[in-house]
Amino acid sequence: MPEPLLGTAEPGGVPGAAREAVPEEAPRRRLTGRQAATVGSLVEAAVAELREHGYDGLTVRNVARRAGVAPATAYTYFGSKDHLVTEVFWRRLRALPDPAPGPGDSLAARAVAALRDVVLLVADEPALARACTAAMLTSEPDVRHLRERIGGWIHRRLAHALGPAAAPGVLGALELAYTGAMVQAGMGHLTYERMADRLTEAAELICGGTA
Amino acid sequence: MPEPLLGTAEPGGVPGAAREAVPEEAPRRRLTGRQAATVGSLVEAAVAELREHGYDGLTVRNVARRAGVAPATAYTYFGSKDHLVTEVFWRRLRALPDPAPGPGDSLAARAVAALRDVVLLVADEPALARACTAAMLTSEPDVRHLRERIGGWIHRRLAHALGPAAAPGVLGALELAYTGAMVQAGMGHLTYERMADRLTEAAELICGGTA
DNA sequence: CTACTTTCCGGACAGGTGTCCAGTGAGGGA
DNA sequence: TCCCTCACTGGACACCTGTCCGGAAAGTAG
Repeated sequence: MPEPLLGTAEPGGVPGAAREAVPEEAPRRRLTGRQAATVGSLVEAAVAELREHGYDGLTVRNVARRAGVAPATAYTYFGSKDHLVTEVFWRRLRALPDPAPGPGDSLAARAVAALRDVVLLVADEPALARACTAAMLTSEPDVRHLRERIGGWIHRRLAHALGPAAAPGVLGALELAYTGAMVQAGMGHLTYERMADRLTEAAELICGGTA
Repeated sequence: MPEPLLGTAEPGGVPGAAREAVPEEAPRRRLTGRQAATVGSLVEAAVAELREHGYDGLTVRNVARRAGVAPATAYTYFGSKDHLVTEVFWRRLRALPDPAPGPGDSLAARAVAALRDVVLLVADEPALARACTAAMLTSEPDVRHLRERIGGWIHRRLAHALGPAAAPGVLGALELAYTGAMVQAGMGHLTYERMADRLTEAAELICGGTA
């Protein structure tokens, strides 16, 4: 895997520095306009393909064809099929607004506000949601890296919602419940809506004693 | 997929009833002695292969070779690689003893007793554990079916441990936390031991208000 | 307009997956 | 004893994955 160049663009990507003697941890240069357009069309095509054929039916080659791009080009930016669909999820996450402030809310209410949107983010597109869940659980390094970003993002979102006063165990417990909810929903036992309710209930139990 | 004959033998498989108009849901006849030996050796070989090469390095053909069996034979019993390694986990689960009674214990203590063993079941073989986690999250019908069995098994174990008096939401929340713990541990953020501690903490929070 | 770099193409490649099927051989029943 | 069933064989198949590489094409100078 020759370091898929997709650093999920973010300020701070060293432009020309940090060369040499560091085979791993790629330079992660930013994407030029054309490159960004290419990965954008790849992501869009992946979403379309996912809607039509689901995760198992998705093929990197088909996504590339749909995006009007050669397969090898797709593999330039995404190290694997799973990396591609994880990126779909990650982009949706980042588009999510911050949880409503609600300063007077209880701890549980704040936790719910932070988590519920995330679960419902893809609720109306189960095929897409299940695909993302499946892809995110892979062991490829690219996916792993993105997953850690996502995990960190959620951790910060939750921590920020709870405020500094919350007991540390509460945060961990909520993250456990959140992960469980996403995975169980991805497996189709319950709809995402019902799972969001269940997660809400769990959050209230977890925060209950600490009010 | 021509119905892998592995019904994970269990009494109660309707013998001749419920026929017709149901192409799915195979007859699920039991395995003969020789068949059982074959699948047994396949499972053993899978474990060995998993220990040596991990999930990604495991090949159905290699497992078959190791078990002294033709690849096609392996596919007769297991519809996929993931089905095979999920079966590994399922067999270990079933070998687990019932949680210690402890009649005077708190709700949280009983929940922990029921869940902790399950998390620690494969704790000393991380490669194996991660493989099982990865395999179980697949969408193949065979895996799905086995997964539902496993989910039901855990549900009953938990429900039995908590007793009939426990609030229904508590059970759901614990299941969420358990799933989250297994998945997160499978991803290697924390060791299984530490994750078991975290799950314990979550269980106490969840049961705390309901004591 | 030319030279050079970066991006992308297209196609071949080595593996793995799951499927299929004609055929072999050992065990059980008549 | 013969035969027949059924588990298993072995190898070919279609398809997908991720990798590699020579060369076309698009941009950016000079």
